Amino acid sequence: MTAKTDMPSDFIRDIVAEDVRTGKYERIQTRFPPEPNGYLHIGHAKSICLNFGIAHEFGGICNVRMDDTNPTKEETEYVNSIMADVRWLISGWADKNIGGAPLYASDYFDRFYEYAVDLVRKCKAYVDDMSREQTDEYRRIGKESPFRNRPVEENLDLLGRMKAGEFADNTHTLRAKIDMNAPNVWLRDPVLYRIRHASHHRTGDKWCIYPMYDWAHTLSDYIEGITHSVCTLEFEVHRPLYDWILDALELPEPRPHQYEFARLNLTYSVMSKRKLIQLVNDKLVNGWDDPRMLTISGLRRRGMTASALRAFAYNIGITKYPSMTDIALLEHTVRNEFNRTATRRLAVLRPIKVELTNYPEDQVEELDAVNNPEDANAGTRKIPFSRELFIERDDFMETPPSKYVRLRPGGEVRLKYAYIIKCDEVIKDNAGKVTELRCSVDLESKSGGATSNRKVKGTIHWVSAAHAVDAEVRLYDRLFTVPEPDSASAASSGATGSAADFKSFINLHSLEVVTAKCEPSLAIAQPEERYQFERLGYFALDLDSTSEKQVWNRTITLKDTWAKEAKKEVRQPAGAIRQASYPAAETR
RNA sequence: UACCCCGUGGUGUAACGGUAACACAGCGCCCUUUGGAGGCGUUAUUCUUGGUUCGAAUCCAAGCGGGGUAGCCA
Repeated sequence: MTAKTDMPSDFIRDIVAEDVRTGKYERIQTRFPPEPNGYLHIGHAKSICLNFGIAHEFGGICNVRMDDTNPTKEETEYVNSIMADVRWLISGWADKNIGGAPLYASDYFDRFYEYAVDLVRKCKAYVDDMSREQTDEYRRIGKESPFRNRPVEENLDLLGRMKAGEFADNTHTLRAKIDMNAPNVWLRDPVLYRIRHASHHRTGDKWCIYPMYDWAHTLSDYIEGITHSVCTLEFEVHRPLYDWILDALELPEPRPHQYEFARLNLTYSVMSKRKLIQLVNDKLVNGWDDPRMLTISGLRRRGMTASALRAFAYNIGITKYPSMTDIALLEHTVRNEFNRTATRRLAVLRPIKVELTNYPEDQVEELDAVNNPEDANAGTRKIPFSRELFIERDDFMETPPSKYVRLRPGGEVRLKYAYIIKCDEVIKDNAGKVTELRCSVDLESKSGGATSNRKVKGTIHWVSAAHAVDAEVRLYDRLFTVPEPDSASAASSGATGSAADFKSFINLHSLEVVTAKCEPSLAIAQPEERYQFERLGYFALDLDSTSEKQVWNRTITLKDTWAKEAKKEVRQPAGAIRQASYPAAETR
């Protein structure tokens, strides 16, 4: 219900709306330009939702364009994953707004080169023979290259020979001729082309010179008729160069314009591609689509829906302030959607056996259970009830704290959709671990029964032992133990002198695997369905599931106010210093 | 260091010169056959100092703080 349904509004959409009002462009055209050198993450999702959102709201098109101008970094595998992620994210929302996809900057290499020749002819670019180091140094001190004033014909000749492969890597560059004393370093004769004798994932060995980002990106936008080129803040200082290129080439209007917004930062996570790839390569997670990763594929596998991700992107808004968003907002968005849509089922994660001593031995009852109390149309189902059950180990305590409302020795509890039971006997093994409970049933207390309205404090979930279906359940938790793994690592490495990095804050309990007891109707669950295991959380089938064995991922727990209460009780002893070990209970 | 951008409750955002609001998080109560959901209440905000104005979160200046850039990466 907190999901806003009105049109989003932010400073970029305001600009677009104004441009629409004044008729500046025939049609609004945006683009999402990933470099195919890694998987997309939730930060990209923010950008996708913005760019496709604008296209969708203003009747325009958003191109997905691979920014593949560096042959040494890019791979086709990434192109495929990127497209799969984009299509999944916009599916059922902006499917009609995607431009024939995917597009590739590399498809424009010929035109980029023609523009470069044109720029040279206009005396606005030159071939530089300086070394990398010299180029950097001269740029820092604002000194002009000795090759800056070569005649046009010589530049043309050298550029042609660069393209023909006459020179080795790093020996020559094509540079824009702008202003070596510009306060903005990106205007100090930036490099437009560099030599790379390397095979490109699409153009193969056709080229040995490759365009730099600014040249390729600006011209790609122009070629595609992009109107609003929206990127993140780090490109802000490139904007004057973006505009310079369009001006220098004297390209006719309408021209694209660049606007920048702040990238997404989330607590308890790292976002940069560089760090995500480390987690994968160091095997701290099981691949890019590990459900603990905030990659789009990881989130999808975990059970997140595209609509929830979109709602999240909407909720966080678009600004230029470099913010740190609380991961709780993401969690809230997911719970908010799933509470309304997820089908309820009973499952016991950590079973403990219960025998109902006064319940007939061979009797099986089929009890009615509602599929979704939030959705009157979801209907009901039957669940079997019998003498031997499983309940959650956490739902019994021998010596519970004061406010505990679940089962205790001599205490009563309601079995959801069934009877009130009383714990008469606790059976333990030699180690003192509770192995079984003997309980008596109030046989009149069933829904509709004589004492069905009897109030007991607690209601717990259960599964009939004889009918239970075993399934593997993967319980995920936050991947990091500290709110800001990046800053924390910086701080601690300074203090200890050791090279502690973000990886030292990995939550070692971020994955727990259990064998759960599930109610029988869960056996026919499908991968795209979302379930709430009552009182536990939201779960979705993992792609590791087989016809023999189901594997469930816990997408997110239910909110657990008892966990907070329990922690307060533990804190009671004054002065007890408990270095907050990662509070697993909080998210369990 | 230089240049650029940004500063609104704990967090994310809104207010577009005219009563500072919404969501998350927190806290309290009610309700509950999910300690879920829901309902009610509550805590808490315009970085500082000047200026312009009848009136400033909003415009201007300076300071302070934060972020970005200074690859032949994108």
